[in-house]
Amino acid sequence: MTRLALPPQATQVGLAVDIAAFAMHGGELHALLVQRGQLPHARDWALPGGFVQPGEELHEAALRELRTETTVQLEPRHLEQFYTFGEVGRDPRGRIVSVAHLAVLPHGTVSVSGGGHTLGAEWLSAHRPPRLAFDHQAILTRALLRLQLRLEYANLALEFLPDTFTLPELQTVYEAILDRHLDKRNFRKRLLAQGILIPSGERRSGVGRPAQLYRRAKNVRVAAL
Amino acid sequence: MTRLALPPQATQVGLAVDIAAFAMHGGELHALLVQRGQLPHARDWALPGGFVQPGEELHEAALRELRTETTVQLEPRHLEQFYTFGEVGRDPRGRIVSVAHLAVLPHGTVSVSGGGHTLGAEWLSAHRPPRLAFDHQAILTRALLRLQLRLEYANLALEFLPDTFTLPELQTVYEAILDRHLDKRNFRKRLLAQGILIPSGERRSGVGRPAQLYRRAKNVRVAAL
DNA sequence: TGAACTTGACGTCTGCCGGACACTAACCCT
DNA sequence: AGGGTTAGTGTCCGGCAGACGTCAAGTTCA
Repeated sequence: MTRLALPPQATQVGLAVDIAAFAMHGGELHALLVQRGQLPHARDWALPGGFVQPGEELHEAALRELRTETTVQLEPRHLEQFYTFGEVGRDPRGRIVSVAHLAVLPHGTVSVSGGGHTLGAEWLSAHRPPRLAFDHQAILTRALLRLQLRLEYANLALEFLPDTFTLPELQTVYEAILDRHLDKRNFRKRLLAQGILIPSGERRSGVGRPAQLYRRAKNVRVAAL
Repeated sequence: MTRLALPPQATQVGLAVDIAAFAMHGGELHALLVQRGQLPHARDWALPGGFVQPGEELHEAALRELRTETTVQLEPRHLEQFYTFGEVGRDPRGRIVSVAHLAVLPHGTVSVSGGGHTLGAEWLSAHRPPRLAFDHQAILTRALLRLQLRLEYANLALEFLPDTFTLPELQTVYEAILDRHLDKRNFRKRLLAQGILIPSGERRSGVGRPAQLYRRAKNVRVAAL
């Protein structure tokens, strides 16, 4: 295929990705936020993100930004584009279109620190975040909506947990994401009826009766849109 | 807010919109396709679309392209961004990122003709389209999926019909979009139970028993994602 | 060592919703 | 008047979600 020139009417814009990355810590849903080190919005909290480089795929850019802006050790268990924010005035530097991504990081992704141009990175409450730069509050809100949709639909909750987990732990993930309480018995019924969880040995959690450990069945895959 | 320069690492890419526009004709779901008049893919069928202009919002660009590439007289009844296609090799002219939109055009949007750089525009089968340029087949497939989702979820089916319509007509819309047959009695039960349809006078359709005409209730709004 | 505490595991009933299924009603045409 | 065509209607059944309280199996601490 011959390489053709871009036609003159092809508007050039800045292309960026932003990532709403979620993880569970202490029974709460957290989002990964960075503190900006540059203008505009210096010292404000923001979603990690940045410009796509030439020849770089969108999801690659998202992964790279995650790794350089924040020091996360683990690969995301799920990464999905969910909306594109392109409003004219959304960034004071000019026309910048951002393809927003939703990422799920597995359990154990604890220590993060700022890298690149950021002052720092932290896991902060996903449902009640601090004031965010640009239109990042809107992005985060939409990411949460999408996460909640995916939860019921595909089985994203499992991606938040280690390979083996207990049912009460799984329920905590659901409750943290949906931000409401669920009935214990109905939850077990529903989840076990799906037949994607297989039991193994036992385990004791500090106090109380030990819970059965489960592992996800091999064949289970996350459904696309 | 001071206007700041784009940082040097801000990759410039071509920003485009493509539109998968749907309408019903003769009980079949059709998509609006244009025949390209320029390289690449000259004379091939493609989705209407083009470059976003400076200072133009994404949805405005989608509307403009619909109007200039094809001569549709009516405003879309629904317009929604649903996915962004940015794969590096998707366009031989260079890095072009396209924000794909789903549009629903109302009944009566019949005559279309090519405008701008296109040789022509036609309504063609949405489920079995001809071979399409670029990655437009993938875009169309995803648009159909989204349309099917929205159908059950919001009430997009009503947007395909004139203000007043019969239940069998509405059922045809559902069947055309889902590409499968539905049971008459269950369909009526479901739809009427939602309480968003209000009856009015009668009507005779060429042959057979006349059907009740309905109108949508005032307060009904289409839900967002 | 045993009593108190903590947390896990379990089943029934009820209402709603979706799917299968066949006949009568109203109008047109000839 | 009769045949053709399409609109309109109700029941039964199975599955799913939600409400609800008690017993079981450990740990902790006096």
